[in-house]
Amino acid sequence: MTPRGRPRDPSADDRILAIAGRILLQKGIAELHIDEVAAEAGVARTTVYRRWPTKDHLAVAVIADMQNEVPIEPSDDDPATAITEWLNTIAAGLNAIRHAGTTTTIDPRSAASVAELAAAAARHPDIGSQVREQFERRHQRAVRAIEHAVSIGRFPTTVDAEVLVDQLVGPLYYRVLITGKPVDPGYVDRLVRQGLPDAPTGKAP
Amino acid sequence: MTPRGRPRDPSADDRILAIAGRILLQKGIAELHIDEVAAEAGVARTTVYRRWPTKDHLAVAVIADMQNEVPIEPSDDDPATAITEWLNTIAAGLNAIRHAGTTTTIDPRSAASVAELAAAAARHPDIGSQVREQFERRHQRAVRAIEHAVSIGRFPTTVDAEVLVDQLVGPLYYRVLITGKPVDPGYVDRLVRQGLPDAPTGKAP
Amino acid sequence: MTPRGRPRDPSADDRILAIAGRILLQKGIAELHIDEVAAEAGVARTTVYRRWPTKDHLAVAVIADMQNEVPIEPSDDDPATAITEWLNTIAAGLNAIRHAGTTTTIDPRSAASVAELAAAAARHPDIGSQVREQFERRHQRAVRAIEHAVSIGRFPTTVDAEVLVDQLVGPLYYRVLITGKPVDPGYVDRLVRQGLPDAPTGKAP
Amino acid sequence: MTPRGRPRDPSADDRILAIAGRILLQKGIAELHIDEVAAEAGVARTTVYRRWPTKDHLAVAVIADMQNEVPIEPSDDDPATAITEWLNTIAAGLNAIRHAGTTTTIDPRSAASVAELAAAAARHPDIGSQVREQFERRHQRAVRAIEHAVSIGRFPTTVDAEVLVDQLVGPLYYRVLITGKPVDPGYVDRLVRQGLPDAPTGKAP
DNA sequence: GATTAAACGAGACGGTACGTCGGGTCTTATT
DNA sequence: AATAAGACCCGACGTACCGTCTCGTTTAATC
Repeated sequence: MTPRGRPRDPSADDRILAIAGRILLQKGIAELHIDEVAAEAGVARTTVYRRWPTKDHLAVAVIADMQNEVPIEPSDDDPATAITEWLNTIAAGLNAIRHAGTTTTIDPRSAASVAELAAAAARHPDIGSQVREQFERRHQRAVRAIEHAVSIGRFPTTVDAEVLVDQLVGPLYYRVLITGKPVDPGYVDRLVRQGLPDAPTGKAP
Repeated sequence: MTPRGRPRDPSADDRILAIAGRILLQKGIAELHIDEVAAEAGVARTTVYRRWPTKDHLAVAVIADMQNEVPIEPSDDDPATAITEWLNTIAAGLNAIRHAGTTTTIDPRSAASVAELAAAAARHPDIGSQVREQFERRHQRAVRAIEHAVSIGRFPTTVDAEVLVDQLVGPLYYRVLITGKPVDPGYVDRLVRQGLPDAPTGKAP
Repeated sequence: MTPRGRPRDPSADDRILAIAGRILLQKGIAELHIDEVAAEAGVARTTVYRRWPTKDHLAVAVIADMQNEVPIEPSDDDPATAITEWLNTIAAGLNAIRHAGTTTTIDPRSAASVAELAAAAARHPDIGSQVREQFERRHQRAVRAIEHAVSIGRFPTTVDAEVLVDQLVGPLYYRVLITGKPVDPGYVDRLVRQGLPDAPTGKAP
Repeated sequence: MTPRGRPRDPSADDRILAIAGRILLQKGIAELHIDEVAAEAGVARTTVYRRWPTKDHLAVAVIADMQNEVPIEPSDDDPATAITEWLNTIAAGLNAIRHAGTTTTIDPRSAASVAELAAAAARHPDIGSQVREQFERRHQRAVRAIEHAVSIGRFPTTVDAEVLVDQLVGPLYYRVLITGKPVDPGYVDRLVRQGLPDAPTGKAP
């Protein structure tokens, strides 16, 4: 079926997301106003609403758009290195949100962004499932990578991959959302060092 | 100096907190309206505002009121048992929030409550520090308990207590806030089994 | 020069006018939406706009289409009879509008249609003059008929024909638009009986 | 019952009505925007909506406020004089509306104001009945005055007072709303001269 | 017992964003 | 060149909720 009618302006999507992203990062969801976004994107308010029915939907789209698809694949290389890199990317994403403001110190607005995203997800069922799906995909990729590492003998077979991923990623969010403590490469190192199990010993005779 | 004038009605505080608590748990902060709270508490709106200057302040007071002070103390008993119990209490708290609604299934509003609390904390510096302080106290108690266990030889001295606590508690919040997966005793067991290090191997003959 | 390209669908005009007429009578101009008209007429919105540049223009076209050209001609017959008939036709037109709805009782939407037509006429100069021209033609025909009746001695020469017509027609609109009272044959009779002057007396020797 | 809570600012009503009146007269209901009224009245938009739930309600209130209560009382003086004066006041009211703009010539916006008032009345049943009630009162006063004149022998007993009033007032509205012709003292004179019946002749035996 | 000062109930108020609605224009492919 | 479809711009609407304000009305503690 051929599309009928005037086609949507694809550049509008980009402009809206870009503007909304900037505002969201700088000022949080509370200060993200559709009027402002539309105006700065050079677009009518209705054009925004045609694409995202709600401010929350827009915000989530922005965040999703921002979430760099963190790649982690089953590999025969050293798993610790890959995992560290992976975690650092996630942390960087959280810090991007967090440090988007002007201050370099711990920016409370960081929490706001992530937390309000979660809140928005909670308010709208459709958003919730979308967001959870996205995180689930990421989660499963990590799980598979770890299981592969187990299968090639880099981790003991007793590893609970699912929980392990939670214990690596969870603390990042916990710090950002709840305790407000920093999440930096040094912390990631501590996470990995303590979280990852040692390689199975018994390979000697 | 003795106070003059009509004294505050202490029962008002209780009623307001109770109503606000119920609403907050059932519907999240977004649906928590001062008007509604006041009306249901049989109180004028001013009476609410006189006590808590802001909706956010009220919400935080409610949450703080709800936070069961989870006790964990340095002890010579088996640390794994104590920690499991402690985690289960926290999880129960999160689930209390989560299951406050009518449905027994995973209630997305759980995220709303916790996340929006975090968001509120981010909006108001004073709330933020108060909340963080509270969590910090809890955190530090757990850290001390673990360090004690190390000192009496139940855990290896290489343990990074701070990170360990993050890896035990963080996944709970991560699941509730981000992935929406269940947080139950079974999960806590897996957390503990994998998170806690083995006791130092008997170096005696 | 022969027109090129696809010719206009003449049936579209009819369908649009019909639908628009029905809606206009039933719900007034405020509820007359181009989208709805187009949809019900099985036509694209552009097709409507190509024919009538404005909702008001369409509405006026509809009304004009509806306005039964009320005939009244100079005649040597009894003028009272002719005038009564003429007024009843006008009244019937107003009542057609008025009773277009479902209820038989006095329908306030009647006023809406006529009044909003007047309002539309006021908004668009071109519509205004068109509408006024139409009414002026009708008015003048009546005036000439009355003047003829005077000239053949059916009415005294003192009659102010212009004002007389106003006093016969005006009350109809006044009732429909302002006071909302009924306009029926009985009322028309009263209008005529009181409004028309007696024949000149001097026929005696 | 004593009024409770903060009392309404009565001056707000006045200011709002004044501003709205000015705008309504100058630009018609279509250009009457609540935002503008509120801003110019130095009042929040909500304050306007608290008093009049709709733009239409406000407009009607304005018109009603403007409708100088035209006094006409049963009297033993010459009824023609009283009626002429009465009609001139009404005409002046219509002309006030009509000539509120800058031009002195026939201002099509006049029709707009009155017509749209009628339209608004038609859209909202509550407004409709209110408006009709007001006009009914005026109408009845005139009817009673005329009946009194009949009773003291100034008019023949055959007069249909109700219709007579319609034939005096109706043309004014008819001209303003439909034909757009002028309504001035000269026209009122013609109306009266032709509309009013002569005094009963035969009082001699 | 009168006074006084603060809490209280009620509700108006200023402010701000929201999401909706409808009008009229523009763009694309189709007939 | 008309048509169907639908995106687009624009601007007003009425709603909702926040937090403040201003009344008149209690309610103790103090004089």
